[in-house]
Amino acid sequence: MKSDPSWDLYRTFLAVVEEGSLSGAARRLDLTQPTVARHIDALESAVGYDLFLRSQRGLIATEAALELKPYAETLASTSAALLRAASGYARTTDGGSVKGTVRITASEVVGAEHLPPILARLRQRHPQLVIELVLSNEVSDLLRRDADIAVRMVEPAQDALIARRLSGIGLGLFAHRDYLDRRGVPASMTDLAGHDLIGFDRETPALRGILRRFPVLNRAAFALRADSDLAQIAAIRAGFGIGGCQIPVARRHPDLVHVLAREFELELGMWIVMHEDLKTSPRCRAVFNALVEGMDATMDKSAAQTTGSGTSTCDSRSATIAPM
Amino acid sequence: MKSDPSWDLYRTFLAVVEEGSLSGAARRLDLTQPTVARHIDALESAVGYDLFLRSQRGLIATEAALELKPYAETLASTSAALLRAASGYARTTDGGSVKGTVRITASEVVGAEHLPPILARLRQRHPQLVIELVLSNEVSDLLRRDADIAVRMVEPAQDALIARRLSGIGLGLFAHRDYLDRRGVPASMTDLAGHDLIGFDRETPALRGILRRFPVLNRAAFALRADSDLAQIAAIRAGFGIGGCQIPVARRHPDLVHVLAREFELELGMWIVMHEDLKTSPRCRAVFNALVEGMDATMDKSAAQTTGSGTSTCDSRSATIAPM
DNA sequence: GATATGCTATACAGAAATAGATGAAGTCAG
DNA sequence: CTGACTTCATCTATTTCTGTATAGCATATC
Repeated sequence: MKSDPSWDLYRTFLAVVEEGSLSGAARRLDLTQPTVARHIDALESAVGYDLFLRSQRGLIATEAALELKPYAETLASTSAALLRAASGYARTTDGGSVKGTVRITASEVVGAEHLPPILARLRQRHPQLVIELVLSNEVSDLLRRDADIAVRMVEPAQDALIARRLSGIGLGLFAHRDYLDRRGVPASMTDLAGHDLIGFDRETPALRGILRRFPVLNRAAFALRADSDLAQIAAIRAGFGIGGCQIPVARRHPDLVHVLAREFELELGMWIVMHEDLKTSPRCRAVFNALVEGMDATMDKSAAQTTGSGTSTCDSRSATIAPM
Repeated sequence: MKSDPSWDLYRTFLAVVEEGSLSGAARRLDLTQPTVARHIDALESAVGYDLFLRSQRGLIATEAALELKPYAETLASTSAALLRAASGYARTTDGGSVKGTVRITASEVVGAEHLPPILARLRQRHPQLVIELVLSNEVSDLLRRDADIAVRMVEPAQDALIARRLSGIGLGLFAHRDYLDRRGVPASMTDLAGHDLIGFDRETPALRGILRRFPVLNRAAFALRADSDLAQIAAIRAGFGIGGCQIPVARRHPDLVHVLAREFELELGMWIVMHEDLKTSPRCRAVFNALVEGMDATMDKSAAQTTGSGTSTCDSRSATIAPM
């Protein structure tokens, strides 16, 4: 029985596909260019055909190579996750059991506005805990171990995930006081047509639902289009115009005014999600619980400020994880 | 930046955990025992602590090592899947595009009774196609690439899977003619209490539903308990007693008699499931379509024999895959 | 109690992979 | 057109890793 190719070849392969050259891959992997070339040669002879078209400008992946790329990506995610998991067991000097690395993914707004104080407190309590924070509005794949824990605005559909629903987060339209002084306060949704609107660039499935409820907010009406929610908020604060913003976030900026509060009302769900396998991991449990409590407190506080309702619904799809 | 450990270490690690010794892992991986020992040493120094307790009888994994094992398993599944995917692009001499390896998982009965003729025809049409068939009643993880295509009796709940529902398959109680001559034919479900029943050993979630509908068939009532469906069928054919069997399968054995056909009636759903990413792969599409058509034909034929109804419901949760 | 068999750990020679240096060829800016 | 830069391919010296052989130890068997 001929043995399989070395798994390291896959790592090199992925780097070459992504970098587009042997030299670039060598730099990334801290290898030399001839070594990378040998790895690719070995992989090609193992599969029996060419994976790249060589040129002087680099290597371009063939169709076959692109087909294999997702597998190599999974391998990379998984081995990174393995190392994170391993980091939780390092022998310790103080006896604290929450240590190692946890990778969290969240939306830009959540990661930039809500998480930092929560993570700061968490870190103070567990000085050996290392946090990796990935901000992206794309839903990353927990099953592929792209991250350990996710804070999401959509309900997770996959099995094998532990999800905990938090109280929803309100979305409203806001503008800077200066802008409204200058341009007037809109009295109805139709008034928005005469205003400078801040909105999205690329349409996502989540946005499509909002668009259906509020047709005024279509892409053509926007005076500023940005896919970065943080850029949108910054534009609102700069007095560019009227845009959507999470209510608790806007509340922190006293110059922002909530417009059409009754006419435009949306509540986004929020879930903390974790792979089921990780519930036995002390550090993941600690982070999970900290996120649940921290986000809940954030929501409650802002709910009390805005609507006066301090109740927090908190369902869990599977067994509750006892706080440590 | 210190570079990550070699991915090959993870492969060796998994082999050592599963084999329980350096020597055993070396045999499996076609390496030598000192090499395996060096790999483990390297991995342990990379993570910073011990992963195994050495003894004269072998190595036993620590708690930390067991935590890392699932990641290593995913790595192994994924790299095996990568190689299967790569096998589909081997340069060919005849120009046929359906070639390479496809891994199918199915239940014992389906794999042993229904699939072989379908696969035989498929192989005749595509001589360069290699089939790996894994028979197991446990639902293997398509997302983890344990297999490319699955024939299942439960509806897949996960996203990112293409599923196609086939007409259900009937389940009935059967016994050998000789047994019934000897012991009489039961006239009602309660009569079963006086018979030699063939049933399951370990209770699974799927069985629990059946048990709720037919409390007579509880575990204590069984004279023969076997988790292998094939063993159960063999026992029925040997005249041991009365047991459950898929109707189309029982129909092939003229000596088997359908008992309590009206009183005991069950229909199992059947799905052909594939990872969405594979729908662009010619060989996976070909196998998927062959399974859908083949199983549909099998069901229709038997349905015509048993109930006279030849209609086949065929829904697809996502876009239909055009036959090639 | 002696023997056989499994395991790990260690020492050393050889094989294999790697790094380094160089050459050739294409690309881009001036 | 020319020069600077980047790319891949090739050759050689060296480091690294692997395999072989051996020793030590515990357990099971007769």
